[in-house]
Amino acid sequence: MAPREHVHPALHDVELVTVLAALAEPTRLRIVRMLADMEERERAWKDIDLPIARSTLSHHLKILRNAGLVQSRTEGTRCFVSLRDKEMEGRFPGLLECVLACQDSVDAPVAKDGVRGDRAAS
Amino acid sequence: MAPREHVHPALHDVELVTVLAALAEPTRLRIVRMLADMEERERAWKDIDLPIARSTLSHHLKILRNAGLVQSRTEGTRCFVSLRDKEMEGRFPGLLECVLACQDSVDAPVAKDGVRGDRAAS
DNA sequence: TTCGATGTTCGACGAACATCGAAGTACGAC
DNA sequence: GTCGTACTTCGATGTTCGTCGAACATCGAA
Repeated sequence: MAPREHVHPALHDVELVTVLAALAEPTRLRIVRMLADMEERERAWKDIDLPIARSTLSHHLKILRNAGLVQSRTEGTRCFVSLRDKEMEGRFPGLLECVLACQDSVDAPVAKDGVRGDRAAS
Repeated sequence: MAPREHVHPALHDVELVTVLAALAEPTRLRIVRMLADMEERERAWKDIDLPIARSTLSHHLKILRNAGLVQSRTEGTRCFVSLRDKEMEGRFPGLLECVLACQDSVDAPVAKDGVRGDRAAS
């Protein structure tokens, strides 16, 4: 089904646990990182190249969409995916930002300390 | 089995996905919040009062421990749980802080169940 | 030593999840 | 119209997860 238009939740309806669960899966986290690491901030569905079936990709994107993390724009039969980072920043300040900043593995070079100082929750 | 001593992972061995998965469960997130909302930063196992079986609580604490989020100290047959927030800040800067800061939104005031808002566009 | 209290581990269960291929639907092109 | 492309949904399958009660291990006290 080439979707007419996807449904995107209002961010204030999205719960924190939903977002965390969406991010807590390697493939999905990879998709989010991929979307964040682009200048264009928009990626053609077709060009999302991962070693999974297309139906599986569709499934993961739906979960990310329901978590408010990504949005899909339809153009003809194609669709383009992008991060809702600005809105996420409004709803869960700092969350996406620091998840993306976190180097996932031991081999990663240590980021300069004091990266985060912008938010005061103390 | 009252454990002699618990095993805690070195934080640089902990992956981001593990932490997110640990936090992506209501009960566990509640435990983490509970631990964060204390002055003493340490809670007696016995005093963790949740509507779940003790074996389930033990299970959740193990997951939180493996994710590097909490640590358990043994004193005789009792044990005390506390957050590893300082270390987490070093490993995943800002993460725990902003997860704790995030209001889980609509359900914040009263926890009377039944309020499931799927609808958007309020 | 025996007993009681405290947590942990062990099955076991149903629910939820990740995955796939196949079928379906919408659109553009011909 | 028919055909092909693009994505989604369906159905099936195997795995992981949250939950419980029961059994177990460890310690302090009687």
